[in-house]
Amino acid sequence: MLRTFPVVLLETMSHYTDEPRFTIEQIDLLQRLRRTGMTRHEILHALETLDRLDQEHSDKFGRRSSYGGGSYSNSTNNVPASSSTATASTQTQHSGMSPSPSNSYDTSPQPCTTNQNGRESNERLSAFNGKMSPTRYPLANSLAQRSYSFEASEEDLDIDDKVEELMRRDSSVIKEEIKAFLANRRISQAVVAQVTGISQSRISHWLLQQGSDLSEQKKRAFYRWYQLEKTNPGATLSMRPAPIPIEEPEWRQTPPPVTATSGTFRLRRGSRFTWRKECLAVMESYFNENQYPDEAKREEIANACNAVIQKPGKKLSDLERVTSLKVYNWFANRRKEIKRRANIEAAILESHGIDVQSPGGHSNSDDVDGNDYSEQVSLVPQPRVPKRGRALVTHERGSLPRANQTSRVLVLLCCNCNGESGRAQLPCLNVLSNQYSPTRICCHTTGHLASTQWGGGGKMFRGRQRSREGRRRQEDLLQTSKLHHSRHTQ
Amino acid sequence: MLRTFPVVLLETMSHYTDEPRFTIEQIDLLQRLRRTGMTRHEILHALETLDRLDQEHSDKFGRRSSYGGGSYSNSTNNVPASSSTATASTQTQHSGMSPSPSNSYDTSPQPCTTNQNGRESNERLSAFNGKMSPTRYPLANSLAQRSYSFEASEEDLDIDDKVEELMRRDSSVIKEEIKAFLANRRISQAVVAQVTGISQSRISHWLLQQGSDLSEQKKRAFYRWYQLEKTNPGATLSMRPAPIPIEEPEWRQTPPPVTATSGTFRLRRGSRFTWRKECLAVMESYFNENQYPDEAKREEIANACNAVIQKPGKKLSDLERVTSLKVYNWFANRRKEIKRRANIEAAILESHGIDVQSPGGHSNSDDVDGNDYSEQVSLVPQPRVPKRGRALVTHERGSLPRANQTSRVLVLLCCNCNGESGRAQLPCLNVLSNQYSPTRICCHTTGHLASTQWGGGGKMFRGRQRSREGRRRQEDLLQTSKLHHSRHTQ
DNA sequence: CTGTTAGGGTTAGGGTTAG
DNA sequence: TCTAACCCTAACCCTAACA
Repeated sequence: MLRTFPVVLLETMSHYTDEPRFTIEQIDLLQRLRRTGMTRHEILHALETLDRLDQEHSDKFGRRSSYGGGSYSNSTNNVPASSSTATASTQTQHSGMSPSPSNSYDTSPQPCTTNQNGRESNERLSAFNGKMSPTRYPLANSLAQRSYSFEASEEDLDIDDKVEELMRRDSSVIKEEIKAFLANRRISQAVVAQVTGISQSRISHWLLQQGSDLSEQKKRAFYRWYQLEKTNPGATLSMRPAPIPIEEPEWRQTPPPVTATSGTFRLRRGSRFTWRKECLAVMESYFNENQYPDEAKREEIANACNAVIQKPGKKLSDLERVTSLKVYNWFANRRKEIKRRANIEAAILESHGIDVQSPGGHSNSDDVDGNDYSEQVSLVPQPRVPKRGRALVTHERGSLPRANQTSRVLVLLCCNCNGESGRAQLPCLNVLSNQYSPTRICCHTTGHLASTQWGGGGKMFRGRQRSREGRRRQEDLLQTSKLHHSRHTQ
Repeated sequence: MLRTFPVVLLETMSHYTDEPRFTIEQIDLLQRLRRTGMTRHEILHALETLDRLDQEHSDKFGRRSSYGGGSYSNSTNNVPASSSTATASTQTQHSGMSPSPSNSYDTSPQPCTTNQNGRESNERLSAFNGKMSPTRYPLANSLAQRSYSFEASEEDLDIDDKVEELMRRDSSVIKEEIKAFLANRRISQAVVAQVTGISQSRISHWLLQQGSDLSEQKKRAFYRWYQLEKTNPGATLSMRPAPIPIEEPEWRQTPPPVTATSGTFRLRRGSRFTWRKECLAVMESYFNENQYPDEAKREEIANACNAVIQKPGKKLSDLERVTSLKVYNWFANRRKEIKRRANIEAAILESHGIDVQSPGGHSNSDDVDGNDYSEQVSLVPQPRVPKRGRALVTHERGSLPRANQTSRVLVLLCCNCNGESGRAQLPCLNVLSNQYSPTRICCHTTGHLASTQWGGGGKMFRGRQRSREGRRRQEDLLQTSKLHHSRHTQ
């Protein structure tokens, strides 16, 4: 069915062939279509009929009206237009499905009530979208297309107008607007990138107001996407990463069955890989040598590990086999771990008035506002790492430690918690002993994951705002945090 | 063969009969023994010879004579001792038997150079010890045994003396010492519990200086274990976690101490929260719906629970109040519980030749080389699910009948361990009565407890793991990081 | 601009501690 | 003994900085 729709388009758009991409509009339409409750079969049938009719009438009316004239599926494509209406009809259907509507943990809408409509349907459709995903915005063709095959519908017109309007406005303002939009709606740049065809990297760069502006074409595409998404929430984002929708409930329900069947294995919810000590030894040595192995090196390491654990007769199973990706993850986690520990330690020392000079300095000053911290934060590359392979030296690229406010916060925590006695610090240490940075700790201790940036409930701050807000937040949460620790049981 | 060893002991320890338990270590050793390729017959023969030699030598060499001196009438089991001494003589015999004597990674002595003396012999004997050391402390029998069959070796004497000395010292100090010891050596209480026969819970309690002191007997057993382990690293714990030995110089070295040494501290003081039936019912229903509620959902659940237990006039105390964090923990623990049970069940079925697909999927790695289990393990994916009807009947709390499951497991382990008698199963039961999943059990039995939280590494069952390599990223609709796919050199 | 990837975050599996 | 609460960490996600 995925293809059926394009077919319609292709008839008139030959150039579309080589790039089976779909525009956001298309996706949007398809989504709504489905939302109406039509089955694939029905849709197909409808399309065929449509197609036929189209040929017959194409000369007469180019309009969709003719489409609609087909009079099949009642609710269907008045599509672009009323997302609200379309959904409304289906809303009821789902509402009853489960006592608790959106429980698929991540799809679940955040407290934020934005776009309530369409939300649910997304869940159901996600699978569908997943397949569709080659949903890139055919930048090059977008312009041509629209002025071309489609008659502008009311909405289309609106969007176009709006896009143009945006184009005329001050982009810096719009950027902020968009940033806020993305943040509120929790739309990742990556998703936008996929949909618009602009690289995430570029988007990020642009939104940050840095460097050159986007090309007109790209900007238009972006704005267009923005408008569409704003007008029709969820239309273009059916493929958000998180949506572990559908079979969610089942899959783990009965531990075993699923696994085999549905290769669908989302997230890390399966069994977990565990490093063998032999491998760890190998990796450790490599790590000492260089904390930032490139792909080739990782591959080498992976092979080394496999060689070690390889048993004569047997072959390593996929699960056992060490891959470069695993190696990559390990190194990344390892670096973080080290850094974390270093920060903790530094924090402790500081809390005792011992000023820790952090070697690697840097400070990417990512705190927007206050720099109260920035200075001290100066980062602490790993005080302890040094002796080993002298790791930091190696980084080729952006090796400098970034946001280090962490350590600062830690101090804060310690101080607040209690402070002085050797013992007293422990609680803090414990709190910090996991990977969570202070921010997270707060989240964790308070609402537990409550504020996870993407998955959880609360909204988070992204990018730069995070630092400021985050900090304040931390303090607040700190209170509860303490509570939690000192007597979570009362 | 499993029985052979016990037999040796039984000869002299009649009262031992009723408690034919085996320590994990024993099991481990036995397993390894088998792995070396020795046949049961060979092993038996070797043991006999050993036994004979032992007797011969014991008379000649006065080392133990002291033992025989009858000065130990008081307490003790020479059991542990025996292993070390006896070995000496037989060393040669076994030396050739297994290619790699003590290298079974966990027995391998850590860098820790403590107790240099006795090291030599230990090293030479390690292999033997490794195998023999059924160093469990037959608590109940300790007294009698000791004065009885084996002659005490020098070491034994030392140990006894030391134990007595410890008994005289301030226990609180010793506790700290032991805590540090455990932390540094990363020996989990669970292991100690297994080896000493004292429950982990009791150990924990005692180490925390809480409540009453240990009974003299237990304390002695504990001290004795402590001494032995200190003197002869690995002697009692062939399953130490991380091989963090050598090159673990800095980073791991230090960090842990901070947290560990200073005492793993958790301010988990106060009375413990207990779920009310009503709440459990509520949660259960939510759980059936979705095992992974997000924060919002958890909050909802928490509220639902509170609503249920809320009493008209009163307000819920902090202790009573259900929070999303509590809900979170419950769900997490619940999932694990289910998985554990599923694994157990699978293990049982397997032990009966019923091929089962690993439920939750165990982790990859397993023990070093052992494949003892792997045999039973099949790689064939198969929706296990032994008719859920049987066990999964919903219970109040743990929907899965615990006892039932457990007892079944016994079968499995017992097959491997030794056997038949009802009593014989106990060890297994113990192992399983924990939250440990079969995986963990394997670790125990194979001797690597390596994956304990301390070390990080970890080995588990290696059995059938479903290959879901591909699934990993396939879900990744966005593929934001081509990182894993593309190969960029440098 | 785009492709990588460092480093901040997070989730959830495996395991442990302690009330 | 049972299990709530917590730790550790593999595998991801995300943004942004580099090349």
